Amino acid sequence: MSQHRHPGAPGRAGAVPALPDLPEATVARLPEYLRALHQLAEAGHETISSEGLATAAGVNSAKLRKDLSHLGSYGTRGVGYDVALLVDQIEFVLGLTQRRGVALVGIGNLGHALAGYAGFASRGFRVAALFDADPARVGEEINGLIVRHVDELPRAAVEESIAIGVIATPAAAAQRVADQLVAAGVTSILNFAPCVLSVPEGVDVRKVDLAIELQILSFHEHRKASLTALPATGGAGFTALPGGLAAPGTQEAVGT
Amino acid sequence: MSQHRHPGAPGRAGAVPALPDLPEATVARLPEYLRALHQLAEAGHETISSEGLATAAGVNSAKLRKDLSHLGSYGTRGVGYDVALLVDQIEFVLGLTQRRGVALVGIGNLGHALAGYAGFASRGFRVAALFDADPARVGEEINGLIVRHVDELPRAAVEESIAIGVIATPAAAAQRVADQLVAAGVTSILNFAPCVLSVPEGVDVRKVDLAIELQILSFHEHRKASLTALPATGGAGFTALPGGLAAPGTQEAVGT
DNA sequence: AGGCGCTTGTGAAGACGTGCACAAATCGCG
DNA sequence: CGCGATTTGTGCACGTCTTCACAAGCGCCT
Repeated sequence: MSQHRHPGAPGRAGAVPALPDLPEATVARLPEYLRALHQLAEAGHETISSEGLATAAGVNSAKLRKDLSHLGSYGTRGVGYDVALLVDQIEFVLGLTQRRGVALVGIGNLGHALAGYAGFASRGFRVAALFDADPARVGEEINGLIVRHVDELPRAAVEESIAIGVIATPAAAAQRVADQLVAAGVTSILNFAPCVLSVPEGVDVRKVDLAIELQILSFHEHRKASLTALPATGGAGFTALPGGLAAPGTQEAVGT
Repeated sequence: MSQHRHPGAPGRAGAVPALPDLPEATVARLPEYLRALHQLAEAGHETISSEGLATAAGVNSAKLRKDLSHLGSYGTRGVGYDVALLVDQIEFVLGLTQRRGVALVGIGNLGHALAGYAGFASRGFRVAALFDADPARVGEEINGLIVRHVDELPRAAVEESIAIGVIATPAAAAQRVADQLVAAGVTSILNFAPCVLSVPEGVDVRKVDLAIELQILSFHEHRKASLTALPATGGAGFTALPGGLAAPGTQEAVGT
């Protein structure tokens, strides 16, 4: 399956550890494992079992083991995983050993918040440039960065070696911005605008739509309501009431 | 995922469009179809083919037809789907016929932006209350709403009949807020804090982690880089360069 | 050294999601 | 009225993801 690194020196110095191509589902979970590992490391754990890490990451332990097995064998039977080692390994696989530069386009309501979001900096990214098409916003300083006009994007992208672009514009402007990003050499885009982007092959797009998340929750609310309405003999079956605090059950993740 | 799987699906009372239990993957796409439909309606279309709608929503037409077939048969062969009818149908299934109240907890950087995000109001939701634990922020007015102290959550939740809570606090506070939301009767939570929440059965949680999205993109960047480094005989590697604008290819969605 | 308990890594089976390809249904037109 | 063009709805095969269950490996204790 995977070409195990030689057990002797885990230092991956030598041969380029050609990335195994991981299942997408696994890739999507690795960041969650990484977050959990950092948290565990801070709590003083030097090793952690798959069970413990799975709990911290909110997944099933078998799934976690299979995910990690795709990266190679970095656990010790009878003991667990070395936290520090695993952190390094996952960060390497995710390409976080270099701090990637991110360009943020659209400094409106949301863009403002993203520009100031500390979570990016603390998790491997550097917000390197801010852009907006509105001259009224150009020149504003946020977090030590000056908002530049979007036409300067190509130049700035090269100067700052930007590989990832974040689109936080209104939907109407998003496709144009995407084209500009691609033209400037950006090959990964995170799109917050509620619209479909068309990009050339080789460019990756991920979309985050806040309203969609709420709508999915709304569906489940609707279903829950219609379920408690029918089988429960009482009419307006309102079950939820205070009383006790969250008897911590297992996380009930909705969808993926 | 949802463990509510009644095998025999007790014959649901006939004619009423009682909710069929849709596959989660379908539920996650319905909002996207809805957005595309609104866009098409605005453009004047009265009917739309599966092919057209699929393109507008960025999916494959067979998948779209199968998704819609789960809601019942609302298309006409040889013609397509009636846009207005389909909008109504999807809005009903998603439970958007009633405008759901949303409580937003954590009025920091991100919370501020969410409180002012027009997309919520325009897509079926009403941000009904804002909360924060920091007394310094209590009293601030955003978009016509006053920030209240989080301790008032139970009372406000009932008054405003809140069913959905949005957590935009730091990770350290998120679990406590989730407990408070649950205690106040909230049964759906959208969590922006980078941590795992533990909630009782019957409460649905969806998570949005902005840094994770970037990390997934980073992985693909890393992989693309390591691929063009190895096999490319001669500089076949770097395709992307200015000159031409994005030859619009198909959307290359990464993961889900 | 040997045995015992614990934990990883993985084969196999099942659930789920996707996409093709085509029969069935509908409309418009001659 | 019949025919052809069009488009839906779906059976089927395939690939991906999840989960179980267990052998193999490791450390510790006696």
